[in-house]
Amino acid sequence: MSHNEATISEQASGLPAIQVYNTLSRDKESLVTVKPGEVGMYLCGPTVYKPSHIGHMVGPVIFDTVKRHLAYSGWKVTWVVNITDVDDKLIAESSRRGMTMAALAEEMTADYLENLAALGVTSIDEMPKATDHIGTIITFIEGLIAKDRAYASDGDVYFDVQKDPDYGKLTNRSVDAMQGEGGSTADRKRSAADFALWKKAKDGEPAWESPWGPGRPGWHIECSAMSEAILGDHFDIHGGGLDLVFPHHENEIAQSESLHDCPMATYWMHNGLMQASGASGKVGGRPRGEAGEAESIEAQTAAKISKSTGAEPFKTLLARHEPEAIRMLLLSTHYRSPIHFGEEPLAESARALEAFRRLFARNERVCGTSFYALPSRTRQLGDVAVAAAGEEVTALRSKFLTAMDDDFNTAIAIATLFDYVRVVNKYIDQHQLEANKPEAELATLAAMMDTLRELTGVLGLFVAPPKASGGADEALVGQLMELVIEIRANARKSKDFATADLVRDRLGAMKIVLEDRADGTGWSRKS
RNA sequence: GGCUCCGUAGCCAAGUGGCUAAGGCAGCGGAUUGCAAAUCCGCCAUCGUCGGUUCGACUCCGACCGGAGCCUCCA
Repeated sequence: MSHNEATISEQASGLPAIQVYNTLSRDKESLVTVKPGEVGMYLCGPTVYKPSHIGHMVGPVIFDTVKRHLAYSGWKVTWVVNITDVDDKLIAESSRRGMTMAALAEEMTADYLENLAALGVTSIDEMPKATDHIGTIITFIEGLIAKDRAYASDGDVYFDVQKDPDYGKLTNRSVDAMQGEGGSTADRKRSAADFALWKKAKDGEPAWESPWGPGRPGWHIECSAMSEAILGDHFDIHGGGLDLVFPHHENEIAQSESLHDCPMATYWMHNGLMQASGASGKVGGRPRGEAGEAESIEAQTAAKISKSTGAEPFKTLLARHEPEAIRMLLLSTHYRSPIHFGEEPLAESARALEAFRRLFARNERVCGTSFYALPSRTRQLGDVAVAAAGEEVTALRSKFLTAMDDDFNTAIAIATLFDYVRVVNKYIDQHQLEANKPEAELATLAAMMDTLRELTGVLGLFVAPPKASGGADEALVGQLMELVIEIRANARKSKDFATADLVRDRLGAMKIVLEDRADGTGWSRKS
C-alpha cells in the first residue's frame, strides 16, 4: 500500500515499473527505492578458501543481469559483492596448506575474479574484504552491546536472540525451535540460537585486537558492517543463494535492524541453487529419517552442488565449455528455480548460442558490420530507435522488456530473442538481401541488429566475440580452407559432384561444416 | 519432526481463473539445394493423482504420491 505513492514518484522520474520478488513477503512487489532513481544492491560473495565452483557463479551472473537491466532502464546502481577472507574454513585450509590465511585468501580471490571476468560479470562496483573492515565490524558490535542486543562472554561476543522480538521473520522460524550450534560454545551462550559476532582467537590463529581481547569476526557480521559502510543503514536489494536465507540472512537482519531500527534491505532476492543432474544418490544435508532404500538406477536424482559434493573447480569446467554457454544456461531458467547442471545441458546451451552467431555472421556478410562492434543503448534511446526496425521487432522488444520488468524473467526474455532471430532471418530471406543489397532494406536490417544488440546487452550475452578456438595456425587453416573450397567449387562447376561430396564428407569427419550458399561457400567448425 | 519450494510434450523450460498453454533441443512433413548444410513454413502437451470451490481450473483450496532446499559457517 505505502508503496503506491512512491511508485508514482518513481514513475514520475521517467523510470519503468519493475516488479521484484521479495523473500520477506513471499510475493512480488513494485520496486521503490530508498533514494529515487538510485539502487543500492548487495550480494553475499564467497568465503575464499577454495577455488570457486559453478555454484559460486550463479548469484554473480544473475545479479549482474539484474544490475544491467536496472542500469539500462535508467537507475544509478551501486552493486557491492563482499569477499569473506577471515573464517574458520580459511584458518583450517591455510594451515593444511602451510600458508598464511591472507595468502590463501589472495590466491582464491584472484581465482574468483578471473572466473567472474570469464562469464562477463563486469558490473560489480565494490568488493570489500572483511579484513579491511575489522574496525567497522568492531564498532558495529560495540553498538549492539550498547543497545543490550549482544553480550560478551569469555572473549566471544554473541547476539542475544531473545532480545530481538522479530527474529526469524525472514524464514518464519521461532526462536524456541532453534537448535543452534552445539559443542563447546554452547555453555558460553545464553540461548542456543545466539550466534557469534566475535570469536576469541585460539593460540596461533589470526587475530585482531578488540575490546574483548584478540579475536576475529563471526560469520554474519561482516555483511552487516560492510553493507552499512558502503550502502547505508537501509539499502534496496540484498541478494544471495537460497541456502543463505537461513541462518546467514536471518542473522544479518537481526544484527542490522537491531542496531539501526530500520529495515536493512527493502527487497531480499534469492537465487535457486545449482543441481548436478544425474548425480547418484543424495549427497550432503541431514539424512532423512529412515534408512534409504536402494536407489533405482534409472532414477535421475539431482543434488545440490556444494562443497560436500566436491563440485569441480570452475577453472577446469571452463577448459571444456565456453563461458558464454554457461551464462546462457544460467539465464535460461528463472533465477528462483533450481538449475539442472551438467555436460548435456551445457552442450544444449552451446547449440543455442550457434543460432545467434550464425545470424551475426550472416548479417556481417550482408552489411559488413560486426555485431560485436554495435554500440549499446539505453532503454530510452531504444524506445525511439526501435521504430526503424519494424512492427514485429517493436513487439518483441516490448515483450522482452515486459518479461525483464517482471522480476527479471530471463527465460522469457531469451525465448523472445529466439523469435527475434527468426524474424530477422525471414527478413533477409524475403528480401534476398544476400543476393541484392537494396539500401532501404539494408537500413532496416541494421536497425534490427541494433535493437538486438540493445537487448542481448541487457542479458550480458554476446557483448564480445567468442575466443578463437584454434591455436596459432588459425590463419594458415583459413588459407587452406579457402584453397580447398576453391578446388571444390571448380569440381562442382564441372558437375563432378563425387569429388565435391568427398571433400565435404571428409571435412565433416574433421568437424568442419561446409555451407554452399547463393553467395558462395562458407565453412565453420562444429562443436 | 518444523519451515520453504517444485511436479507442464521424448528431454530442458516459461506461463495463465475462461481466448491458439512461450521458447529451446530432439523428431516428422514441406519450401530451398546437384545432394547436403544453413534458413523459412507446418506438425508434435489438456499441465503428478484424487477430491473440493467456481458458470468455468492447468491456474485457487485440501488430501495423497513423487522430488528439491533449509533447520549443521554450503553461493
